[in-house]
Amino acid sequence: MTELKDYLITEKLKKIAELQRRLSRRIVERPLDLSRVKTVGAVDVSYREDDAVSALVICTFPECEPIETRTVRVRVAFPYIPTYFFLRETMPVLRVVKNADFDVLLVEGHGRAHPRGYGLASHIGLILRRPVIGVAKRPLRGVPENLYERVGKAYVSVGHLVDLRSAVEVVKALGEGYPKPLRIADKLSKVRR
DNA sequence: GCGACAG
DNA sequence: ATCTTGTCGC
Repeated sequence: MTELKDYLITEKLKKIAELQRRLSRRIVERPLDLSRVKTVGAVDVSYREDDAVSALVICTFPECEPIETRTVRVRVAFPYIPTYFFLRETMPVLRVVKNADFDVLLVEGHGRAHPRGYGLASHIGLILRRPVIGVAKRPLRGVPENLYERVGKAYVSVGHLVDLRSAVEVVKALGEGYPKPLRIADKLSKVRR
């Protein structure tokens, strides 16, 4: 019985993997004019059982002074499966960034630095049609090294509407260790948990 | 059976 | 990510 279930899940994931490969071709990589970036948003999500608490922090750029924060609690429907992370966090992220204003968004997770070139950060960028940068604490196994760059303790990759060079410039401007806006969002999401 | 990978 | 005591290191 559980074998049938596992089989169906495997088949479904194959379809989703194909979707990721198809959508990855729509990702746009281009330089971002940093002189026109005035604000940067950062999202992170924490959990309490099946409730996700997503936090958004919007800071000035490059000073990184917080000018707005929000949190929202969302029921999550998917488990965490490596390389299918976007299934779990897309909804929480979209809910908290809805109607928010920022010039570029930092998402906790990979963008193109993914086996199929399409992680959470790319998915969010494609949906929002705004510049998004993927930032993760560790690289995913088997991903070509040219798809990401380490900046301090962060692994940066293209989400959408930005190229790797610009993405790296943005993250470098946000502090030494891990990008400050993401650290704030992480803390906030956990406090609201 | 082995190996193990965003959060 | 989250669960969790003490413990190693900057």
